[in-house]
Formats: sequence, C-alpha cells, structure tokens
Amino acid sequence: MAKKSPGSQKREDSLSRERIIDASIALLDEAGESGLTFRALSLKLATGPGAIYWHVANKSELLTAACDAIVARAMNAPLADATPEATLRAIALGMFDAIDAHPWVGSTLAHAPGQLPAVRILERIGQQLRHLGVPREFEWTTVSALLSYILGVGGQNAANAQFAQAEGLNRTDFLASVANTWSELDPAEYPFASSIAKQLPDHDDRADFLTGIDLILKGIGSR
Amino acid sequence: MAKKSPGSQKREDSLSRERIIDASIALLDEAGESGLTFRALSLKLATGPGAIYWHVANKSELLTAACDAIVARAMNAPLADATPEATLRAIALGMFDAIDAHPWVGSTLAHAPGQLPAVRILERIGQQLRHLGVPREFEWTTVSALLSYILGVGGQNAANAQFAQAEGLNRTDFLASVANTWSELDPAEYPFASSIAKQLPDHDDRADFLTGIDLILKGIGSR
DNA sequence: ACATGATTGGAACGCCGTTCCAATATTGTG
DNA sequence: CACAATATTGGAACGGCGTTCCAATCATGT
Repeated sequence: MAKKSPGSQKREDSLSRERIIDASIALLDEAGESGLTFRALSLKLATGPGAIYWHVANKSELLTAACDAIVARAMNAPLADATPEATLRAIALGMFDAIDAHPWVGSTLAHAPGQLPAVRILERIGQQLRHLGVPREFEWTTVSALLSYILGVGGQNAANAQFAQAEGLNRTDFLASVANTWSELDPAEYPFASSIAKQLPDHDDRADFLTGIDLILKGIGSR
Repeated sequence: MAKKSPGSQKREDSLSRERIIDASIALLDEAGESGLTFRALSLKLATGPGAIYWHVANKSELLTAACDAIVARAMNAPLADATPEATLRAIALGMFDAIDAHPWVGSTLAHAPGQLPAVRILERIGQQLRHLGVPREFEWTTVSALLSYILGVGGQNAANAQFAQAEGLNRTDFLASVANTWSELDPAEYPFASSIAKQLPDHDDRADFLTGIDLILKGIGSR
C-alpha cells in the first residue's frame, strides 16, 4: 500500500534485532527482571511471540544482548587521560553507575560468565593493568579479582533492588527493615552483625564500592 | 505445627520443614537449580504440592532455607586457633568449597541479600576483622568488600557450572570453549582478552580466589 | 505476473509456582 | 471412650511462562 523512500520498500514497522533489544531494555527498566516476557514484548512491539523468535534464539540470548548494549555503552565512554589507577577507578565506577541505573544488568551479568559483556569489562581493566606494569604471570589473577569484586557488588545491588521491589519498598525503607532484622539478632551469637546494623541505613553504596576497589589496588601495588 | 513428645502417635512419614529442606538440597545437588520444582519435590516426598505449602511459604523461602543449611554447616565448622588473617583465609576457603560442592548455593546467596545465610558469613568475617584491629569506622567497608568479593566469585562459579550443564559440557570443556571464543576475538579491539585466553583452561579457580582474598587483606593491612 | 523465500503473528504445548478445598489424621475435652 | 475441633495432607485447577509450529502475508528477482 504505502510506498516508501526510493530504494527500500521495507515496511516501517518491520522487526529487527535492534528494535527488539531496545524494547527489551525499556521493559526491563520499567518493570525489572520479571517484566521481560515474550508476551509483554510482543504487546509492546505489536506482534506475536513467534515473530520475535525469528530474530532472537531464546530469552537467555535476548537478556545477554540487552545487557551487552548497556555494558558496551558504559565501557566505550571516553575516559580522561590519567594514571592507570585513576582510570581503573573510573572504569569501575562506570560499571557501578550503569548497574545502579539498570539493576537487571547486575544479575544478568552474573549469569553470563565469559560472554561478551563480561569480556568488555575484562578487556578494559586488563589494558589498564598492563599500563600499570602488572607482571604477566599475575595478570590473570589480578584482573579476575577486580572483575569478581565488581560483579559481586553489582549482583548484590541488583538483588537489593529486586528484593525491595518485591516487597514494595524503596531502597531506604528496605535497608531500614534489614537493619532492624539484624539489630534483633541475639548479640551473643551475632555480636558483629547486631552491632553494625545501625550503620546499614546510612552507608553510601557508591563510596563503599570505591573503597573496596582502592583496597584491591593497594594490595596490587604492595605486592 | 509439628509437635514431638514421648508417646507421640505421629505417622512415620509425616512431612516436616526439615525433611522438605533435605529433599530440596538433594534435588538441587542432583539436577541443579532448575531441578528444584514443587512437582519434583512432591514426587520425592510422596505427597502433593499443597502439603509442602503448609510447611513452607513459597519457593524463595525454600531456596533460602536450603542455602542457609549449607552455609551454616560451612560457617560453623571449627577453625584451628590461628592469626586473624589465617582464619579469614580459612573462612573464605570454606565458602569457596561449599559453593564448589553445591553450585546452586552461589546463585541463591546472590539473590538473598541481607538474609540469614549472608549474615552468617558477615558475622564470621566481622569477628575476625575485630581481632585484626580494624578501626570501627572502617569495619563496614572492609567486611562489605570481603563479602562482595566472596559472593562475586561464588556467583561466577555457580554461573559457570550452570552454563556448562546447560550445554552438556564438563568444566574443562566449557572453559576450553570459552577460551576458544576469546582467542578468536579481534586482537586490535580485544588485545588483552585475546592474549589471556590461553591461560584460561589451565588456571586454578581455588588458588586464584585465595590470591584475591590476599590482595584485599594486604590492602587492609597497608591502610 | 508470478514463483520463491523471508517474515509475521497467533494458537497450542508442556511446564512452572501457587491456590483451593475436600478428605484424613491427630489432639483436646466431656 | 466418644466426638468435636483443629492440624495436616494430597490432588485438581488456574493463570502465566518460554517455546514451537504453521498458515498467512510480504518483498523480491525474473
């Protein structure tokens, strides 16, 4: 019916891997991990589940692709020329902020070991470790420690966000409720946890994350 | 709920939270995370799904309880008297080995932030940090960094195991396939990843994990 | 104008977690 | 000991999920 711009006669509403991934990201951002279903996606794209499967193998691949889009954006951001340490901190913070903005990335990343998104982070960190002069024989353990820490924090942030959402709480109320549980633990059995509970609601995730990175960097420097 | 008293006339095959959790652990160990379903559980316990729900609120609680049983076992193991550093290493290795033996614990732990299983680990680590003389104002960031690292490594090990199982590979073949993918990346774009690929199949997860712990401990010591 | 292959979209399948409820087992009371 | 009250069981049923299948439609080369 409608004739398009000269050359292409493709329908304007045709599906494509890219449109599907964009819609998936939107769905995940709006409703969290459980918000991405093939039915909700079909609805948003005004099509059926079958059509989506022509462009995407399965849900796992779709999640990884959505995750990769976010990670690629974060890892391709230009960085000011600085010392390798400062650059490593910037890379780590970039991932922290990306996961903070899209909590589902944290848990998806944790479920796609060795896949493209994780490799992007590994690559970026590894290059800086070489600039830092880390000996070849320590490269793997070092990059692996940093990556594990970043993924660990990211996974926990994702879990916190999901847990809070499941209970209908915001971050502050959720932390307060956890702190309350901890403070009611038997001080004889849990002296540390019960005493640290009061610090829980006021702490700064981002600052703590960075302190952890610095701890590891300090450890690397003093080898 | 279940009452136990002398002369009790309870049927021998009665359900209990404990029996359900034990059966869940068995199922998870046999078939991985996806092996735990209320139907499989009913079959194993020779009952119906409804009966299980009388003892357990939902699947999430069941998973957390199963996870907690494993973590409690690992964290209550007696430790030789030793320096705080050595004890911290032993605690960390205890969790690593527990997750290695029950990969599903790694991913369950990552999804239950602030819950009992995580608190057990936090408590054990925190006590040693106090023995180590970490100042109060650094306690939270320090324990949090160690916990994040441990959960991060655990989560990745869990994901590796699950991924490998999904593709029907053992750990060695899975690592080899990942290494192969990495080595085929464009060396111009991924110089680090493509060059480190060959070290992937031969590395020792457990030793690398411990090196990461030492890196953090060294960072703590040199504050 | 038509044949061919790419692409669509909706129906259907077999799972899942969860709920519901009638049936049964156990306990407390006269 | 009888019998009401309560605790516990187990299976049917519900809605939603990922995935598969396939007839219908679209785009393209001849």
